[in-house]
Amino acid sequence: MNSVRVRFAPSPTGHLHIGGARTALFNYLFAKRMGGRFILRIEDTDLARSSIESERVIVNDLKWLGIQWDEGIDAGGDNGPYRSTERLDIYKPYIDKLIEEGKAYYCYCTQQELEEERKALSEKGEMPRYLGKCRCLTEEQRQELEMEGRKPSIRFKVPESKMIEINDKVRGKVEFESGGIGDFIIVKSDGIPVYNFAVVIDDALMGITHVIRGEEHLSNTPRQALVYEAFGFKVPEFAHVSLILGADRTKMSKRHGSTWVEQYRDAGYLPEAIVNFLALLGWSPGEEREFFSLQELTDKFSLDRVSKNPAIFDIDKLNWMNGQYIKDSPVRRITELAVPHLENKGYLNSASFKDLDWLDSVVKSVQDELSYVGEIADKVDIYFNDNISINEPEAKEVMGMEHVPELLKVLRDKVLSMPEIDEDSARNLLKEIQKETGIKGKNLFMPVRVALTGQTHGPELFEVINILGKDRIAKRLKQIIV
RNA sequence: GGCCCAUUGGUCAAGCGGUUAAGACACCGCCCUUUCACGGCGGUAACAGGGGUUCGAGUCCCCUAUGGGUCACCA
Repeated sequence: MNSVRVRFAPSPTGHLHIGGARTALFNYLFAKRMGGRFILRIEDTDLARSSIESERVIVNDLKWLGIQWDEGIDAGGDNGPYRSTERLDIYKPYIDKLIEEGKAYYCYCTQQELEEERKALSEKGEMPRYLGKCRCLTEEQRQELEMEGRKPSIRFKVPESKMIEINDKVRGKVEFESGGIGDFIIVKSDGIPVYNFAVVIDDALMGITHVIRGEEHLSNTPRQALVYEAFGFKVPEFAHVSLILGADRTKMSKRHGSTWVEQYRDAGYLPEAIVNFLALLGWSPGEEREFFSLQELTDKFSLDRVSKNPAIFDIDKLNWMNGQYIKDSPVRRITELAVPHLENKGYLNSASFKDLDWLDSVVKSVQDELSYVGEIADKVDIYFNDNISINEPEAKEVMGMEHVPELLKVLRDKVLSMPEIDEDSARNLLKEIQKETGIKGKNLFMPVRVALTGQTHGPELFEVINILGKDRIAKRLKQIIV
């Protein structure tokens, strides 16, 4: 019987961070690889910052990425509820037990007192930590403080000088000395357990066998290990994955640009590309291939190929990879993704716009050069604006060449004499002009390109001509020939 | 500052005691192309430093340096 059970347990306090997405992905891949179950649990014990909207966003983003969970929010299961705040009754007896056994105690210190304590310590040059003021309160003292109206929090009594050993699947053996850990809070004064406590109860009760999470949790692990031990729970395997860093080598955050999955989706990145890219950030397949579908990743994933060192998020590589996926996509998919960007730019109104086939040809003409769909807005303006203005110096230079006026006149006359123009007839047309005028190569194509688009760069000329059609070409030429 | 983690080219990374130290992105060059791209080929570029262990060290150990994480009634 295979009983691997892993979970992704985000707190619904914002968007799904790119690092969170990778953590979720690794959990998912590991579960699938081992034939286990992947659980989505919501860690919403921070009442002030948690929101249901945020939970919805996270759920959506995970679905968009194709990361499916077997149990949890939205999916149900036998180990629910899957939201911490709905598990308060479950935590209760465990908290009572710790108090009864003297492994935890009530603390009446106020925020202010704690702050002063920390401040005093650091002024003396000592490490700020809780000194255990309320550790040995008598029943009388407690009652006195209660009378003052103080609401207690509950602290875990950390044993003195004890070595805590964590065997981490990616980091190996990591040791901590309990002396470096102050008595930490397990239940806030509002009665809600704190993450470090709730996560242990949840993981233990849900039968989680492997905890795969970001490295920022590594230094929390000894606290959790203590809680596991206090209850005699079986400690799961841990795997702490190194962080994803911004270009300045600090933890990726807002100031590094786009850090949320949502932002990448909105910009027009494809989920397969994000998944593929993220999988390769901190994990390597051990072969030279680097394009993998989600399914292929689940066949290959293993924790021992997860790297220990942090990885810098390289947007250039993502762009390249996403571009590859775009290139391999059916045009219609890219067209559909492009519509909002084109609308945004004012190029079309999807309510009234009907000619999807034409739009497909527009998209197709630039599809290969896109890194992400959002880029399309700047690449297709040549199709939407008939008022050509020639601004770039190179373009002006092209138009200044001696043979250009004559060339454009010939072109115009021939276009006007044609019933319609498509790619093939455009090709023939240019061939004909070359034969008649002797102008060829760059001297021929560039002026035509600039006259029609105002640019020296752009999609394949014949495609441009085909997409524009006879009338608009004539209109543009008329404008440019004075 | 204490504790913890990490350190192979600009970036992602392979390498798990003996290699000319892979590959990819980016960059540069060439080719293909009657234009623009795509594409193909090639090039520049790395084991943080110092001590050990060993016949032999990018690979094992120690120290230093650098970077990062964490020290909340946040997760």
